[in-house]
Amino acid sequence: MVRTRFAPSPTGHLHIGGLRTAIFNYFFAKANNGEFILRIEDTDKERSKDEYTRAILEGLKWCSIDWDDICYQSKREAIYEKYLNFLFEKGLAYKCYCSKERLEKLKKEQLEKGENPHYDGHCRNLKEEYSDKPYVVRIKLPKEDIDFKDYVHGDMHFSYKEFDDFIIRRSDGSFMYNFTNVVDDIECGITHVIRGDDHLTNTAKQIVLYRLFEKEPPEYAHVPMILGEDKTRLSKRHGAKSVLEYKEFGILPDALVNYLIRLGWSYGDKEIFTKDELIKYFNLENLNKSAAVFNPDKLLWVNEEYIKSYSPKELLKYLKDFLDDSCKSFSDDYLSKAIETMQARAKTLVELADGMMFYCVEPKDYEEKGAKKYLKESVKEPMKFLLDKLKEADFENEESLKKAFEETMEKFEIKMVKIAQPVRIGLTGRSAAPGIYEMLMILGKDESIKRIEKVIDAIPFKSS
RNA sequence: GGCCCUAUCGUCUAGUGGUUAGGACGUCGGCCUCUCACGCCGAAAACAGGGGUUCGACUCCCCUUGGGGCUACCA
Repeated sequence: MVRTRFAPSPTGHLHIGGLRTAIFNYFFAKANNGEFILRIEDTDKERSKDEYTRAILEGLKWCSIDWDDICYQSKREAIYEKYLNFLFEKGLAYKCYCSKERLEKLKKEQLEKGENPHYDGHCRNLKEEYSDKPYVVRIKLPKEDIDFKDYVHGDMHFSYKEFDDFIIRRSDGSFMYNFTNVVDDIECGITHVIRGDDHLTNTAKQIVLYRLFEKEPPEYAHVPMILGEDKTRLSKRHGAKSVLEYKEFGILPDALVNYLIRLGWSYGDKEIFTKDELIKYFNLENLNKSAAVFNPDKLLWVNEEYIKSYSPKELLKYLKDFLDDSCKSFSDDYLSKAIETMQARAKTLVELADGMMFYCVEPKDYEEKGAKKYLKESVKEPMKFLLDKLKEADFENEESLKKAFEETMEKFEIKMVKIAQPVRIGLTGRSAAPGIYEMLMILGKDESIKRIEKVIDAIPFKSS
């Protein structure tokens, strides 16, 4: 069975790059009827924090990336100990008592000679043990080149000369990334490792460990990284962002997932995927090889597509966090109708919530520019006439409302825009809003009449 | 410095020896129209450069250049 994992270290919030890796692993597992494991790699006691672990879990949950199992490396010391003993017994690892000072000096000397800095094996064949001296554990690097196959990059080859007897356990007794990573992947039965291609060199080191453990390595897919607009590695200075910031910004989780999976992966010309489609179509073969630039504009477009495609009821669930308190007293049915008129007019939930505010609370003031342009003396009489007609109209019936407007236009020989805009400003305070009839029908007769009377009083508009 | 990865419109990408190099975002026009959007139609926009291989290269190979990564008692 296919088993994948996402293995973040809780040294920061879940960011876009991490989420994408999780998404790839999740959909690959689901596409193959497999399992997706979450592993918190918290072996770096200095930098790991519980709050980051919580944020990572929250981010994944928000995106509905559910894990079949979760484990924490900090609770698995005994297992690592077991694997370490195996290495000692086989004579494949050794204690190194070299001081940091000696190591630094060594590195400096090697650099000066134009050599690549490598540990010189000083303690490799040490006979005696010092119980009072701190030590790290190093592996004995075999003199064999390292080959592996990668789903996206093809055949990979590294010379053993590129590596040295690297450390697997620190002097404080904790274990290092490459070691725990391999042990856990073996223990969890991970079949496919999908991760950023910044790990390509680590993979070579990890393959060495698999050999020492006499285990078969999993299959690998090293996905290209995400870059910022200046084509450097995506980081905080590119304006973003932990995944949860996108939530606050009004991005729908499905939209974010959809956008991210298309960054480095494609399925012909298809842009929008449902979750079911992703489970059906996602594969490793269509992964791209080169790094991709993160494009906020396209994310916004995808989000817009999702907003348009959701039913108002679905959207309302996500929208509740963004709606003003004044909307709370309205029924879901009322709000749903309001949402429907705004769906094609918002790129984010923030915009959507803002744009439909007027359905819940009457405008405090009128947008200056629009009011100046449309609330002119010349429309005062037509507006009064329209108001009278609307008082007699049936607000449940669009045709009836239409008739009121048409009669007004006819009588005064004016165009629709001349009366529609003043009404729109009266209803919403703005010159850009949904269609007149739909707004009138949703607001209802009493509320509409009240707002129109108020705007007629404001004609001609005088800026304050 | 060493090693590794990588290179199609501004961006995301399709393309696997013979295509008018396709789609999407964005941009710019137009249509629709009560405003703003949506929608629809259209336009500009790319194979980094140089060598090979081949009857024929965006597609295969090499070099250059550009970009990225790794080179920790971080992950």
